[in-house]
Amino acid sequence: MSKNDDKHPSEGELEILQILWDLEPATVRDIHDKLSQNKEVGYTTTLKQIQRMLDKGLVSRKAKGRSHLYTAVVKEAKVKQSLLDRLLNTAFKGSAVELIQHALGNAKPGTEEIEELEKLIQEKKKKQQDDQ
Amino acid sequence: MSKNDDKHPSEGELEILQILWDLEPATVRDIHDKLSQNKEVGYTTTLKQIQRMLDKGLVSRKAKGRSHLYTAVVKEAKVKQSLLDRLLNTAFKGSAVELIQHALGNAKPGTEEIEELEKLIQEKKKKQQDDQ
DNA sequence: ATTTGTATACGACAATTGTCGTAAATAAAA
DNA sequence: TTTTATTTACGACAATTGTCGTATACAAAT
Repeated sequence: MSKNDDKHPSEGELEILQILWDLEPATVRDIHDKLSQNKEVGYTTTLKQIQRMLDKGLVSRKAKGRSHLYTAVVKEAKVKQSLLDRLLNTAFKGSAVELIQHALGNAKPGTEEIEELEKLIQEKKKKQQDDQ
Repeated sequence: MSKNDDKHPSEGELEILQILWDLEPATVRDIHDKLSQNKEVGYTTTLKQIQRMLDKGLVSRKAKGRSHLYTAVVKEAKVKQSLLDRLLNTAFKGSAVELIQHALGNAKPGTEEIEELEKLIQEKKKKQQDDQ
């Protein structure tokens, strides 16, 4: 029933979504300023990108004086999950464990993070046993 | 010194690389047959895709009778790592742990897999402690 | 030798994406 | 009120990608 075969946001769109999830509701100016901290890009480029995202329904907006306030329509968790799933399937043949091994390969988690991971694994273990 | 800011393979290229890593060296026919198991696509489409990958240096080939045998130039681990890194940075702000939580969220690892993960975490823990 | 089947090479096209430039509207400042 | 700055709306363009169709070449079968 739920159509989750929506297309994935492009790289550039994702950058903007990232920012929106943090700042929303935000003006194009807000977004562009934030974006400019990381890379050089013209204001109209950002604007155009956002307008296209509006067309696609990735974001919505409401007027605010002479400008607009934008809000992400697509939800952060959903998008992340979907990107992750795609990577999982295209690159790791669906093996979450393999993906995790790679992800952990380079990472240097701190003590708390390691504890979180341990907790996570324990939960999985439990669930797995209950499933038997 | 090492230029790893090569562009990422596209979705379609990745599918082909996936197959190559399994079958190489393989002919276009081989690749196309495998590809066709998952989605409907014309032979010349696959051919063209592979030719473009040849141009870009993603694959190499050598003649084999009237046809060619293709081999992936880019290495599986490198590509996966690089895709993972991108996802990590664009979507998870570099937090491997957050990514893993998401990855594990849906997954239902079996007993052995869980054990593997536990082992992995233990290693990380150890390394982390040594680092102190 | 003629026909038939494969492979390759090319060219074309539409959609998407990232990138701007320009024009028009309007608010703010002078 | 004239100028200046800020926003938005559009349109344009090149590169990339996925998709084929056609043309050529050549080996295999008839």
